[in-house]
Amino acid sequence: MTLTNNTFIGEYAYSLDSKGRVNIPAKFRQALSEDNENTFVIARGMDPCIWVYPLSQWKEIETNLRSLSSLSKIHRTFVRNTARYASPSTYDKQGRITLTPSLIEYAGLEKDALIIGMVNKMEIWNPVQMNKTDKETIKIDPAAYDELAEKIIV
Amino acid sequence: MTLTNNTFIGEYAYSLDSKGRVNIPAKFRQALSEDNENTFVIARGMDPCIWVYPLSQWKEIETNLRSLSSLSKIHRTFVRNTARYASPSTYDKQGRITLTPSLIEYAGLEKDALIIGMVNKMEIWNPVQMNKTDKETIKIDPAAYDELAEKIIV
DNA sequence: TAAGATTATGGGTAGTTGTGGGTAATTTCC
DNA sequence: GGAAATTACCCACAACTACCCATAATCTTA
Repeated sequence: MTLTNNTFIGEYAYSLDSKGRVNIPAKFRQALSEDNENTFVIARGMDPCIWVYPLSQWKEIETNLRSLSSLSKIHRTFVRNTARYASPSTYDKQGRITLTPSLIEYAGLEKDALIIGMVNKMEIWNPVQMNKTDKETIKIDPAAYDELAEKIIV
Repeated sequence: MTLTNNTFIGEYAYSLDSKGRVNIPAKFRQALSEDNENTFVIARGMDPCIWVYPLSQWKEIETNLRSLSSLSKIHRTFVRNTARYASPSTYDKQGRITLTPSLIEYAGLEKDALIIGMVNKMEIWNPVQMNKTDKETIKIDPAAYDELAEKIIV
């Protein structure tokens, strides 16, 4: 069962092979609209993980990046950091994309890869790192979190 | 007799089979509007149970999640925690949905499954856990109910 | 009350999915 | 320009999942 186009939810445990390939969950592939041409854009996440965007979603981000003025130092830095490590990747007949060594290193990926649906994109984590980050989450301000939950959850 | 569309009330005792399937009460299935395509989305409940949304309800949550920017740490943590354990599940010819191992473990489900109508969604509980939670609930501060009284008329 | 329809539960099977490795095409570098 | 390395494409197999059918219990209706 596929939900809305280009929408990803759920968590999947896959493995990274010796060639730097990871499977994209079948459900996520099926959710991709035609105009993505079986292609994702992989980039550095804000957390130590890889962000994987459908091509069409990435194009929107590019448009938004264009609107940022290079006069602002923060803007320049942000655009640079975002664009710098991004790379398109088309999945093969078996549904796998190839990650770049730079991103593999950034996310600290080894054998295991945890793929998490983030609605408009997905994240690829080293499960060990994900655990560590999960534990830090407890430190998040509960009041702010509850407020969000009240707004979002039906 | 079916009440309003996508509205669930009542309690049902079912069983979880060896393949991780549970029956959705016939009344609940009949209450589903056509646009749900016989599909629910299962997710982690706030209590130790599984939340089961009609697809259309879940789509509203997704829309809300899309409005959050991953630049904010608390926002992306919230999106991750919400989307991560969610999974669409279409019921089969016999009216059963398949639960994910992760959610079965989270709710501590074994053989018995208690399905509870929660108006806009339903909950699946291990009956033992439900009992335990019931007892804790008695301790709720009466003042909290007084506060509620201002929001809802029963 | 009896026959028929619906519902809850169990299990079998064919098609899909994830993973490993092989080979040809392309790129890089001396 | 040619060798080495890298990348893209292909095939094969094992595990799993979605779909199908079967049966017993329950409810509906004439």
